Amino acid sequence: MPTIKDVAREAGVSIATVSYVLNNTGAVSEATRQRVLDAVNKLGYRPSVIAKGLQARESRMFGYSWHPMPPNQFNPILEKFLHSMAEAAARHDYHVLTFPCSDPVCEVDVYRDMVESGRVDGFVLSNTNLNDPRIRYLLEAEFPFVAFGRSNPEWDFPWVDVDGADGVEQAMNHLLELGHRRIACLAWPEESLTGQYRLVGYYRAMERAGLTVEPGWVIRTENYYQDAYQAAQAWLRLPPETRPTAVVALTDLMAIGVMNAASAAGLEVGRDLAVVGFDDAPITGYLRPPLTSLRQPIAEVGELVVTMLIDLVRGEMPSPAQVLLKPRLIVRDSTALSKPT
Amino acid sequence: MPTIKDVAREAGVSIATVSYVLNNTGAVSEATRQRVLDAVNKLGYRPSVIAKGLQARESRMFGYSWHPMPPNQFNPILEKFLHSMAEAAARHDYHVLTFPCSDPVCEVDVYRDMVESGRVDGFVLSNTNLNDPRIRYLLEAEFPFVAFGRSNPEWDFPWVDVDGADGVEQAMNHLLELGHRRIACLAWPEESLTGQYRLVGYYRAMERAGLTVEPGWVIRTENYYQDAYQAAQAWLRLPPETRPTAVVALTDLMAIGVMNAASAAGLEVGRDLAVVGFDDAPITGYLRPPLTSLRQPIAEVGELVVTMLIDLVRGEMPSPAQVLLKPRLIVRDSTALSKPT
DNA sequence: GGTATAATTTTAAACGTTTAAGCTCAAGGC
DNA sequence: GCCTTGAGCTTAAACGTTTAAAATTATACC
Repeated sequence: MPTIKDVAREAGVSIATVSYVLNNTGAVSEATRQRVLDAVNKLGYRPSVIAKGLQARESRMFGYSWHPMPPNQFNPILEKFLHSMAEAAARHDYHVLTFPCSDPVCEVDVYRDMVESGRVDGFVLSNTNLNDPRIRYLLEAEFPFVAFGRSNPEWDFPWVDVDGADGVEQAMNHLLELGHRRIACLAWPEESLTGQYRLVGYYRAMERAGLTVEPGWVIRTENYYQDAYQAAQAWLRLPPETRPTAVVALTDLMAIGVMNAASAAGLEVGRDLAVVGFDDAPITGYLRPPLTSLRQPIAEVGELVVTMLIDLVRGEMPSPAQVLLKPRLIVRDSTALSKPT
Repeated sequence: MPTIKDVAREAGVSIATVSYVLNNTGAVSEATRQRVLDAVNKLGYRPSVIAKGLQARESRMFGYSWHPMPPNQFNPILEKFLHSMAEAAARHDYHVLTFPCSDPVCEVDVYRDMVESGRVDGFVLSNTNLNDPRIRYLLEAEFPFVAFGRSNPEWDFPWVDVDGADGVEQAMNHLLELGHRRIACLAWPEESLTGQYRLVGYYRAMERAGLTVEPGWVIRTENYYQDAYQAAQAWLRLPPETRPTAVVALTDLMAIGVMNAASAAGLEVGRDLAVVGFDDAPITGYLRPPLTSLRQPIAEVGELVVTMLIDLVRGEMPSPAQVLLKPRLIVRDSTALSKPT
């Protein structure tokens, strides 16, 4: 691998001149400039990003970590998110470092390691929650990061999030327009901030429609198929006058559990029971019936998060520092054909 | 951020001594050693990986790139693969850099960039094919890489692959044991090496069972739902004596297309038509009926690929340099209940 | 006590960049 | 002709490590 010294020798100039030419800094005569450029081409020289990094005290890398899904669960956003981040980063000569984080106990230690060893210049966080220890640490360390997701309101940090409340409200309005009045919601445990936001949309829509939420309509479970399946069974056991005709589930996986439970109970999903999911996983369109779901603008989130982070490492607060994007309801047969009674 | 100089000053020694202590190289008295360690702790010092990298002429990063899936297709392996790679890498103080590669035309340029700028010490390739330009370039540049997947037989390079032929053969044997005799295969275009390997398993099993492959039983399509759907329709139009009672599809997505087409035609998948997929995507267990599929040992592949790459960057050829792992057939109701007639 | 040897520590160069500061020289003004 | 100016270029230090080689100190042996 040729170094800047080789280029300098080849062009008959000092290494400083080569550097000035390559960075378009400093005054260099056109003749010298050409000689340097020719030498660069002849030798196929590329500056070492490591050496540049040492000099500039930066790594030009952003760290991103995620919790692996339990078996039999899919991560509907990872691929798109990673790809859009990597693309946006590459446009500014940054790269994305993916690091593992299996054990939540030592999670912060892993982040600290990255920070203190200078591995990365910033982080992208996802799957944030209230009192997120990573955010607490990074804020305290004053280390640049942007989160996909919100956290404690009293913490001031840059984030991008998808408006779950608005999304669920869109789904609810769609169901209400179809004539549904008894609508259930399959939610997440109270600890989940994202789950809380989404649930807000449910309550808001019900209230606006002047409907009361009957006991049992909101069931909170973990994001497991089996839990969703059982929740649906519980709804189907309700007396006809309070039995839901539609369900909004906070994930596609949970929606699938509901669909399968309903089918197994002899109902025709889409006609007898409307179901809405969340995430619009690639699979949703191929389910029977195809599942209405809320699509998050993941590519946009990835792009935004990275451009904001680039602002941040340059020392400027991104503006706006908090961005709330709207999901889009993709209507399919799991709701479109429903006829509530 | 404290540097080695700060530690040296704090401990009252030279920076060389600090380095010797930290790397357990060179002879240092126990007393000095303790003083250095105390200083390290007191200051919270962590060596800069960039500076180390410059000195050692290495980045301790491995590059990995993948082609994003078209919309409505899922990548069943990315998450696990990335995670197992990152874990294995981290155990040896390496990290995984994910970089984007949207445009296949300039794909090699992106790899070359990474190589020449010293961004990475090696690559993990996936989705390899015959005459893969990346492999051609990396071999010529003598740059370390390990592939998940095979390529031209005359190219000698380290790879790990999942034995698709064996996998399909497992599926076929399972179907044959159930009594199926008219078995179709939904394959990939001829250009796909992986597709070819998998198809070999089909022909091998048919031959071993003494069955002739009727015209029309093997259909090659791209990995699209719609193509699979239409292929299934074509099979169902065949006269009863050659109409397949079972289908092996080369991906879960294609299997889903077949299942849905069969259902739409009034058949009960699992009873009237057995279907097998490939990849065992997380969704398979939740389909109706749950889909029998071939599970690739992705975590093992990721781990292996990285440990082999680490051997390689150390200058040793990994041994063995080519590893063929067997997939595992996960039997579910899409075949288990079939009663061929 | 002096010397050879071993143990410990330091010095200094190197890795490949950037960049502040200094040097050289031609041009222009007086 | 001398001084100033500025363009063009070089020198050298710095970034934070590692490590060969030199220097120092301690130990052992006679």
